[in-house]
Amino acid sequence: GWAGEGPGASGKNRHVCHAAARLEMGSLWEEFNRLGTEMIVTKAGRWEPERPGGLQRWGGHPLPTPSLRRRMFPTFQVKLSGLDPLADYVLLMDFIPLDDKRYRWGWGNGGGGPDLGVLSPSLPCRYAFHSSSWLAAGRAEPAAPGRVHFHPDSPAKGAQWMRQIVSFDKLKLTNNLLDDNGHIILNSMHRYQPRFHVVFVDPRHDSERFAHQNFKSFSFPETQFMAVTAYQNHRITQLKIASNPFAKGFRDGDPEP
Amino acid sequence: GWAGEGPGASGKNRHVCHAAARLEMGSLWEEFNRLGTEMIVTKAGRWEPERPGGLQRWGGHPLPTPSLRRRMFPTFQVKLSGLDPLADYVLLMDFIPLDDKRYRWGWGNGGGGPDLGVLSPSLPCRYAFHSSSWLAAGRAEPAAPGRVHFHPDSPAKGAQWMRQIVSFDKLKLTNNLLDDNGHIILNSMHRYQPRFHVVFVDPRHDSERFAHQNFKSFSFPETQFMAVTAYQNHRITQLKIASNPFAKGFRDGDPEP
DNA sequence: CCCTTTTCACCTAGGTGGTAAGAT
DNA sequence: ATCTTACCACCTAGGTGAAAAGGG
Repeated sequence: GWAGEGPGASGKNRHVCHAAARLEMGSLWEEFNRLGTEMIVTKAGRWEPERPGGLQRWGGHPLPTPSLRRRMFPTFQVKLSGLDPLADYVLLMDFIPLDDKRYRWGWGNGGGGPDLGVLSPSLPCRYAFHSSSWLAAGRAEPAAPGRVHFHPDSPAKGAQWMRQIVSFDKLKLTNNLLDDNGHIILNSMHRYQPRFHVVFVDPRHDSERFAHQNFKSFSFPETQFMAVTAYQNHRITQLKIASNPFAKGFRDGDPEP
Repeated sequence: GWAGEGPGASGKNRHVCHAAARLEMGSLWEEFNRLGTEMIVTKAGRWEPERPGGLQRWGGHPLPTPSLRRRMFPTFQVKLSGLDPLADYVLLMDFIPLDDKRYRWGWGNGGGGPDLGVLSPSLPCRYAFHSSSWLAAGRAEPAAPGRVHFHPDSPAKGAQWMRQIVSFDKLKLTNNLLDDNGHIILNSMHRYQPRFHVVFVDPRHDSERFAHQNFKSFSFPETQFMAVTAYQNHRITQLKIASNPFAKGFRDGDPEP
């Protein structure tokens, strides 16, 4: 549903104070969230394929460093309303740690010693599969550089943003702290909350003075996830295979189309 | 090389008067031009594939009407210089008829009557293959609606445009007069000259008054072509197959990589 | 007859999780 | 023992000309 109000809309510029965002594919997000959403993060770029004659550009663009870094699935996409059709806006996303813990997936006690892992109070015990579950396993790694992802159509008029669903399908995740492709850097085995920001492009000369009034932020709790380098919860794997068209090769039968 | 000056740079706004454009892949364009470049134009959209559950959007964007309409090959791409790095520019292309004739590909005289076809004076006789060649065959069809193609990154700063090669690889050609996808409409069997325009986005309130000063146009003669629905000159077909990566499936041996 | 449209196999390009090997 | 990486088969998505079919 429509949701996500930032910390009080008071004092906001009139160009953003009525902005609203509805999360798309909400039921799919909730289905994942009930199991404990996991998102793959990877480090390596795609192995540079053999280029005839050492060709490094094609179609006029430098060949993008082919990247195996992963998209999010489900894709974060919203339907916007309440923008000024004629004003310019920038849309962007960032990711904030949900807590200061790192996690592990297991049985709680791997061997002889006392069980140091505990289910985080913020993690419902349903985030489990058979006898395995997510267990807190110490303090979080130092936060990775807090990158943001600008929607590639930014800036654009409010009318353009409201015309159709806005999709962040170009957003990619990595665990490479030295990533130089502008991707979002996350720590594996840590939990994150995606955030979405609508920023009014203020044409006033001293617009910096009003920066705090010119944006509005949205947070959808059902989109929180655990960053992993390989899926841990087998139910998550199966739901990804069932719902992501690119994973169709791993489907067995012909259930719900 | 650097080329294409419009009709006199005098009276141009200082933001465009020093603009210069170098055609990329010039030797490939010239190789095609020596044979008489042909570009495919098509009418139909791609047959709408079966969508599970009637899905009409994916990744948040409405599924683009899948289109079989064809790109240009070679791709029109230029390297820009002389722009104001901090000013905004719009880049666009259009296509102007090279003459008022329609053409046919053949032997000049198909049967008993007198040969009405003549090689156009503007068509070098080398635009021929074996005994076939391009022959003028009457007056041109009424010109199709004169559409323009805006580079999708428009508008952007001069610095952005000059940073790397600007490619019009998204540009598509059609012979469908009723096309509603914004593609470039051309008449088959007619000759065209692509034009490239750099437009300074004038921030002045009464910028319309200066519209004629705020753009600069470039025309590269080696990019002229005949619009066709199927290739006529077999040498053109072979050069397309040899140089377009998407046609690799039709290559025979392993010549010049 | 000449031109156009449709359909097809074969590519490029790149997004999936599986799997086995590697790292700590 | 647990987490990470590299490589793979198998998909989606769509850009090619060939060849056959259609149309005036």
